[in-house]
Amino acid sequence: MPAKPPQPPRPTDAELEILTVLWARGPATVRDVHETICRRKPAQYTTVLKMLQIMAEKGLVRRDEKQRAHIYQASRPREWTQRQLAGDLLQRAFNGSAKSLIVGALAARKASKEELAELHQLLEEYEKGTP
Amino acid sequence: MPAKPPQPPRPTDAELEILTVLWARGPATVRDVHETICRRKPAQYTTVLKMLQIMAEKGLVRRDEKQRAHIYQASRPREWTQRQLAGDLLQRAFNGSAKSLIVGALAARKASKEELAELHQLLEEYEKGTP
DNA sequence: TTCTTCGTAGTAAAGTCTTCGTAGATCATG
DNA sequence: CATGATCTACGAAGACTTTACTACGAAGAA
Repeated sequence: MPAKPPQPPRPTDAELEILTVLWARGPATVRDVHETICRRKPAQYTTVLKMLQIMAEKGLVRRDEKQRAHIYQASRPREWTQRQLAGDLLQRAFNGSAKSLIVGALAARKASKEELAELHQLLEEYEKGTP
Repeated sequence: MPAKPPQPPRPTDAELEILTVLWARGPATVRDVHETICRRKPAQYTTVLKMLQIMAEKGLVRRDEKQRAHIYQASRPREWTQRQLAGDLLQRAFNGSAKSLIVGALAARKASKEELAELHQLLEEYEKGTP
């Protein structure tokens, strides 16, 4: 068995779904995660358990075994993983052009007026910070 | 064999690499694609061939068999697929928040001053178009 | 024509991803 | 204690992904 990688690999689809739950709920047991997942789609308890075990091996989650029901939590904060995923897609599909990615994102889901305003402000801060 | 899906599925990593070549080169033979791929990493000719065959089945590329060396081309324009990918990631990892995705993208790869200015302008057009 | 080169197709091996069933340990309760 | 509930670990099936070898036909050269 290889040691846990310091840089956990890109999460797969199912893994990302579980990470989403952990980010929203904070540290949680298998049962907690399972119940949350089940509200959106049918899934067996042991399936979630197995995923969490695999994710622990990969280093995507950390697990506290002090209790009988182990407590899992994402090993990286949401923002960190989101940055990885955005950067990965940027590299693989957008040839590194952040502009293209943003165009794609805005085209995929029309942003509201408020969201656009937020983005506008965000950009201005970036422009100030990058002289 | 199922018919070609009208909505081709999300391309995998290797598929996306090939699509990138086709987008850049336009319609191309297996040999063309193979040579381009080979400049960046070792790969067998028949591996590229097989990928293109699979991608044709999935509907990711179209193939013209009139010549002996078949001609392949992406079945969807780059922008369309990029929009799909951005939307998919937006949904799966960013809870639909375009802002978060953009923050992630900008954090992943610092944009140049020029790029930021372009984005700024782009946003203003969006804001005009979304009253 | 014969031999070599170039092309596609088919097969399959190895790896990963996802799902779930079963077994065994632990805990709570009558 | 006995029984049922709860939890983890293990194993494995099935699908998908990636890679590459082999076979065989078509085109071109000697």
